[in-house]
Amino acid sequence: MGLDDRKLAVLRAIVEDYVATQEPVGSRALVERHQLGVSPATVRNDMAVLEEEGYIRQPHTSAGRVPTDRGYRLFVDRLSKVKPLSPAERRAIERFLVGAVDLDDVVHRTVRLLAQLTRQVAVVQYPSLARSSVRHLELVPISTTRLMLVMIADTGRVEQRLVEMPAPILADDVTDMRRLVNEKLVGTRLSETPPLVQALVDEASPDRRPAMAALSSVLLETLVERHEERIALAGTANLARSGLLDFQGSLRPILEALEEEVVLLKLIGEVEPSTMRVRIGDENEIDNLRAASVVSTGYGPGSTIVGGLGVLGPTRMDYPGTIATVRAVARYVGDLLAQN
Amino acid sequence: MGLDDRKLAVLRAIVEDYVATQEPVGSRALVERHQLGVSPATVRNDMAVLEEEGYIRQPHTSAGRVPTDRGYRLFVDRLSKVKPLSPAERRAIERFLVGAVDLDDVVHRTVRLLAQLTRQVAVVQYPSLARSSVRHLELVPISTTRLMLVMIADTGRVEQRLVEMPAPILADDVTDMRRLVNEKLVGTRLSETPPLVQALVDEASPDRRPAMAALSSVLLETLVERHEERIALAGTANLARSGLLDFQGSLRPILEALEEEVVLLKLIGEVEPSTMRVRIGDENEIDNLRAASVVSTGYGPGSTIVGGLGVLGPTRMDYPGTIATVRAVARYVGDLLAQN
DNA sequence: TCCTGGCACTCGACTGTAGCGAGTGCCAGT
DNA sequence: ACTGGCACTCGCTACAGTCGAGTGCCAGGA
Repeated sequence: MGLDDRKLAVLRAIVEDYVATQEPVGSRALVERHQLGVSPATVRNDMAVLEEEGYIRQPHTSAGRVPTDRGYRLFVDRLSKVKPLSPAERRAIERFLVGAVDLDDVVHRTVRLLAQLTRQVAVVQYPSLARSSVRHLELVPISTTRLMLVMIADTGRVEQRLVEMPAPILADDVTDMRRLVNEKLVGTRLSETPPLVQALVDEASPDRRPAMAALSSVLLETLVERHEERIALAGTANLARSGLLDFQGSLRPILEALEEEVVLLKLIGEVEPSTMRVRIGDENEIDNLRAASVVSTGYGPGSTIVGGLGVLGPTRMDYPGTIATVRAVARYVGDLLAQN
Repeated sequence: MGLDDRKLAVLRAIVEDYVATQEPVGSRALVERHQLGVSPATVRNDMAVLEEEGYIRQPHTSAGRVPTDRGYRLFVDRLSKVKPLSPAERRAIERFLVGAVDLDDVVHRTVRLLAQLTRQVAVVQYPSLARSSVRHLELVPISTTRLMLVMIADTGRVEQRLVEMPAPILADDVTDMRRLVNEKLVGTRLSETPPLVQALVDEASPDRRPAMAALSSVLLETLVERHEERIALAGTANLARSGLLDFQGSLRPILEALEEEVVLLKLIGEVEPSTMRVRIGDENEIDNLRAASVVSTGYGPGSTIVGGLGVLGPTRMDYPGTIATVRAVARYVGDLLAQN
């Protein structure tokens, strides 16, 4: 239970060395590389305690020690200071994000930037519709019985859906419906729209009601209920970088998990007031990712949060550096969104 | 040079066995599993010839034979019949694609379907803008100096771009411009628009010209010139399936290549009149993919082609089955698009 | 009480040797 | 032109031996 300062220092040293070298670290190497001021034998005693407490373990009897998930957890909670970004990194961020013209563009650039800076897999969620409000709704006739509904959100997101009309519809009717939905819905948060949409149907004149009902059901079902979240992913090649030593030999489960949008959303989408979220190995709810760690946070203009972003890598990752990078990128993106 | 029928049969047997077992195949095993009607010794002589001609090779001196890229090439060109799809596969295709509501939806379902059926990496290009024509253009005011341009193509693709206005603009002006661009551009192929767009600017009244110029430059630059192609990808987890025996040990180069949209476009985007394209190992122009094979084809409503789709896998793949699946899926998708 | 040097021990990694077996190339015979 | 036989090659596996990094423990000293 009692972990004195030196034992903590030993744990920190083990984590740092292991992250750097990727090899089990022994007592001799430890005292050589760090100024611990004690002999290897002493370190060994400390290690024995740390192992008993579950912070480190031995791959085999006569090998060095390796941090456990619990060890990493202690490390990030109490032993690491957030590393300030290097000027080069700051410049890279600015260079990358300046010149983005489009929301799509911003998201794409961000995800590639994150992957490149952290050398890991990066995930960026598009601004969540549930957290957006309506800026404009457009109805475009495609044929006599088909409309295209285009929704532009204040976050810059644009979504389009086909709406099948129950009966042929006139240009005037379209104009009218366009005016109505815009009057009622522009400015409202998407999560608050359902009653308003219902009211639109109820108030429509009887001959327009079927058309309005079709429109509203598309609005409700596809935009509000299963609020279509979108996700961008980059850097999967980084998984294969450090050989197969991490991820216990097989990339398959990881790649499988990354193909499921639902999983990705779970990873970075559950945005909480907390600023930064680190899930280490077993702490991940998804089985396939029990050999990986995820660092994620929310982003948005000002202090509001409209979506999540983060990176995924081996449990053996540079937590301080990764956390710093993720935080910095999230801030830059937030600022960028605020400019609109 | 002279490859008589039996030698070809031997090559076919080698390819089939190697694809099935993933192990070098020897002369004894070959006569046992296939009815060749000759002795192992005879087969050995044939193998020696095939090896001399570069169709097969020995991993090491006393191992069985493995097909070379050239051997696979001969196999697909002259030795394989396209395998008819199983009813189960046909059903899977229908089940998967029925119920797609959206172009996005169609593309997503298609790429997942392809990945699942072939158990390889699937790539689907969105209908190319260059091959689309304009169905409708919409201008939506975002602020006094910003418009959003939404273009709907006949293929169902929807693209939006922000347009910065050089000066504040009135609602009437927007209405006017919307009418003008629609009058002139609807129905034209995107590749033919540049002169028409230029004409729009020239013919605009002097006070409207700056605004029209801004609009037209966005149209030309982002939609026509660098005709934004979009790509969907699925099944990367399949790369890690058969261990690391394929792809000579490292997935990294493959994953890297798959992250580059440009590369993906090269893979499946160069649509030719030819119906089906198979590139085997070295035949790939991209270095990172010299250990992989790509099977691709074009798709579109009726006999026109609007985009490409295909799969990527190890050179050791089931070519007849893969080709059949890719072709069938492409046809289904084409039919689906034709219904709009 | 805590730290240290010393020592015996463990065990993985590496090396070298030997036997096995799948597979080949070649050749003489039919 | 095909076949059976035979010597040969060479990767794979098992086994034994050595090396060395690393540990746990203990007795002695601050």
